Amino acid sequence: MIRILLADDEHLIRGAMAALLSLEDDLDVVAQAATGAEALATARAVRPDVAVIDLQMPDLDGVAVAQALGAELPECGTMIVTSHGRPGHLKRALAAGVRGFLPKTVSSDVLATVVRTVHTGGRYVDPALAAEAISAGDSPLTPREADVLELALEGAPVDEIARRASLSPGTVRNYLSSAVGKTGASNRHEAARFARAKGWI
Amino acid sequence: MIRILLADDEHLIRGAMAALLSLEDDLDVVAQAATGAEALATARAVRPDVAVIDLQMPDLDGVAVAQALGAELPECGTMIVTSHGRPGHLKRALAAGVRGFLPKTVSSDVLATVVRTVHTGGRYVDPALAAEAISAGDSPLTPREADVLELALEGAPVDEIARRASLSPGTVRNYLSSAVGKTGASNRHEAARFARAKGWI
DNA sequence: GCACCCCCATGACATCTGTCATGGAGAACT
DNA sequence: AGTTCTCCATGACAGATGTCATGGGGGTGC
Repeated sequence: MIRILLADDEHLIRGAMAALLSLEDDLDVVAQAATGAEALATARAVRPDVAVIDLQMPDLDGVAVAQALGAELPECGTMIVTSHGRPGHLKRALAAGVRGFLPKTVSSDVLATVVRTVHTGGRYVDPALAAEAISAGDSPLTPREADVLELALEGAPVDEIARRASLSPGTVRNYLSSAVGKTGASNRHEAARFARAKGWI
Repeated sequence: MIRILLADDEHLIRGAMAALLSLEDDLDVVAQAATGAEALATARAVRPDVAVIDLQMPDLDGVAVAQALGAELPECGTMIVTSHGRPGHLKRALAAGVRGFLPKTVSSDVLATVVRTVHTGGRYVDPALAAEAISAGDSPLTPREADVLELALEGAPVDEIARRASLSPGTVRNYLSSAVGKTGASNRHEAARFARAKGWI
């Protein structure tokens, strides 16, 4: 019997997934959590075999939870399910030791199968998401460029970005300019959106 | 027996919701759809009593489907479930004749209850979302300002917005400036983000 | 009719941004 | 030791943007 921890902030979905997984004879949902912190605390208490974690949650996101889980409970396989699969998430997740990565568009059969795969030490990444991640390529941005672009995402003016990044406004403009060139965008906002879509920031 | 049409692009969630709803004796999920267009086509064929529709779907969004459904099948109650409830959506949905509006964070009990409420002609809006919508207030933007701001959302330069809106660049800048003033933002990108958060665009 | 709004436009001005040239400090590699 | 890269910074300039004044056309309400 595979003991599963389910973490998702959407009650409806979490309950529903639990119902589906429990239909399988060899799967048992032993705990549920609605936030990242709750998921961690619960995992420490029940020590599940597999943790199925939603990517976006109120406090810690799925990747952060996976990271902590990998350090504390190495015997627990971690997999992530998500609604909006952006390429960068997949990369970060794999780096955090996640062994399964699925969009919520898959059927419950696939979900159950992947739970089993992860439990036996295997890996599974949704083919479509993998293809996207590959086509997105590696980030051409330097770390600072990425930092600055991330701050630019919210539409802040240069001066504020400079303050927040502890840089001079001139330097910020240089990085932004460079990032705009690398992304082929026509201004920093477009560049920021592009980089976000690619998962670079 | 209440006959339900379920539309959601996420297989996992749709299947799971179907499973949950089917546990209720008086509810019967008679059809499912993965896109807005499919939902409409299916609704025409099976004529359900209640349509439970996800807000964000690949083609038509939930509100568009609800609108069409209200016109074609007035006897069919429409309700919307959503992951990210932005205030504007709720307003648009109610205007489109939707009688139930829920976040996916509710429990399955509530979902079932609301399905019954909608079926008997009642209305139900999640209290938290309603409060948000009220606190967001009405849009202070004129229709054109909203149009222009929406185009600005993607970070396009003024000239492109002008082309897309068939306005002169000067006029676009005036609207943008006015919108920036009304939102209290320090530039149009911030204004656009703000307006989007409030559901004004 | 008149006041009041929204729509659309133009011109002028100050400021903000994007781009480029330049340069120094420090790390990594040959 | 030299090359090359990133990181940080400054200055200068063109072009984009934000702001304001101004004005005509059209609709609504009193």
